[in-house]
Amino acid sequence: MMKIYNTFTKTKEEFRPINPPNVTMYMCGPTVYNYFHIGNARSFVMADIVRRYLEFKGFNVKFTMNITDVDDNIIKKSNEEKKSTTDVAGFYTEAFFEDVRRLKIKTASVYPKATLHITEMIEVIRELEKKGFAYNVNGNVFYDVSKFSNYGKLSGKNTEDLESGARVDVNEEKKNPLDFALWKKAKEGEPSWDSPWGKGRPGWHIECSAMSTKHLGKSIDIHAGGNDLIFPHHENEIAQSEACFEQKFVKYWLHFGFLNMQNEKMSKSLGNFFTAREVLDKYPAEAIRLFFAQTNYGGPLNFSDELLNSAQKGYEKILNLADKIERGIKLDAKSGVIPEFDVKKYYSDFEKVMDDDFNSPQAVAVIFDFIRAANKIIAGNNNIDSIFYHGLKKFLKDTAENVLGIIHLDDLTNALNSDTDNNQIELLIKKRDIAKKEKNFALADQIRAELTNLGIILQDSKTGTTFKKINLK
RNA sequence: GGCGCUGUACCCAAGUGGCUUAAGGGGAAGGUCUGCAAAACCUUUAUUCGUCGGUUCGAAUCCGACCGGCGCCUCCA
Repeated sequence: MMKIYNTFTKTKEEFRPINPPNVTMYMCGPTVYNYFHIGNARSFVMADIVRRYLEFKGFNVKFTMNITDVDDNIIKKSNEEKKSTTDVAGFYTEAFFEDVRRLKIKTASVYPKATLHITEMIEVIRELEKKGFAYNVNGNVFYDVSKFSNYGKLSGKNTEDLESGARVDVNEEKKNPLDFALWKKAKEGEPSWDSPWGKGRPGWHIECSAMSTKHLGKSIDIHAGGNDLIFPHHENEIAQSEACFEQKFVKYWLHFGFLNMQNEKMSKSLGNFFTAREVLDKYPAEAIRLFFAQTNYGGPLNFSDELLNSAQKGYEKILNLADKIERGIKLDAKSGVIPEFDVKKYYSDFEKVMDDDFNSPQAVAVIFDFIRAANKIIAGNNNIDSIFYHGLKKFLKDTAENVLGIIHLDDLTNALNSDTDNNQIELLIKKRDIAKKEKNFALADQIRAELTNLGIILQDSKTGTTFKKINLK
């Protein structure tokens, strides 16, 4: 039985999708006015792990991530850079896809763009207006929060408290300070579209209601995003969708904790962030993903080089085993010994912990338990049959690679097999072996040092010398 | 002010009533192997879970108070 923590009910619930084996999942994506930062990356990666685990469980997941390509920040940026909003959005959309690819996040089923769904948004707003949930003031259309009785249920707020909060914007046109914009009247020089209320552009929240419905249906299984979207964004989405379509919008709400810098939320407005691409230039994606996966998705997580380095060491530990597995397979020893090894147990442990609200830290622990056990067997046996290595590889592929994305075995295979300089390395190793036999250790060490400088680490063992490459990306 | 999260070893972190006198990663120390390394393997590194009380046969886990850190209530993953 799979359990999932639902922000709406604040409890872990059994996961039962509306239409099994299909699962509909919507994740709030980027507003494309800048490169996304490593804190955003945490949410994207953890959503990716959730999606991949659902697929591991045999669900057919339709995963949608929106791209907000019209909003205040994009307009601001386009003015600053003296470019069109289309150019700004286009540029950062491409950058987004590039970073997602580098983070080895699986491509979504659809990436709907706000500007391509204006018609759908207008339809939802018209319906809301017809039903009395929206009002038009001089071309600005607002949602009337007082008409929606469940307002505040997701975020645990009540309208009285919110109204008494001093920080809500005072806007003369709104009936109530909590009301939010569905449609914004066009200002000079801003991108705009024709609508029943005149030229304008959509408010922020309406795109998710419209696009989620269009691509996934009126009721969806999972809606995910960062903690900071609970209020007001997701609250407003519920108000819009449920008022418009008169059915439950989302069955399970999933929210991700923040990535902190020295215990402070990393955010664009505070300026205390690193872009995902900066971090990807320093660490392999697998190490970054391992760093994220080692903590529960819902809580806070501090970011620092020290912590990333420690994750990278962990990743290298996985690589070391993977490397041995590749070599074992390459040797292809038939009719060698087949050691006792209960791979099934690791599968069931992995599944058990991931079933419990995607407990990736424990899943990682299972992987490392597996690694220790496998290493022990490899160290203790000569002439192991290649069938054993194939079993190990399959497990790592199914769990560490396909679900967590903390290793990519094919990259390793390719590096091992297709690199043209491998022959030269082998030649140097032979030279060094001869030097060692002649007790010419000075020469042997010199050869090793040269290779080390090239990122090639030699490993002597009873069966001969092997090498591995570091900084494999 | 309202709502919510959080405090576990040197660092990160899981565990939320008995299976745990606390997983996993990093770090550190000793050992096996080795010409020396590296990797791997073995051993050690929290009788203790912010503090003080309480409930219970039994608590890191439940309750209360207190202390500390953070977030949301305004754009933000």
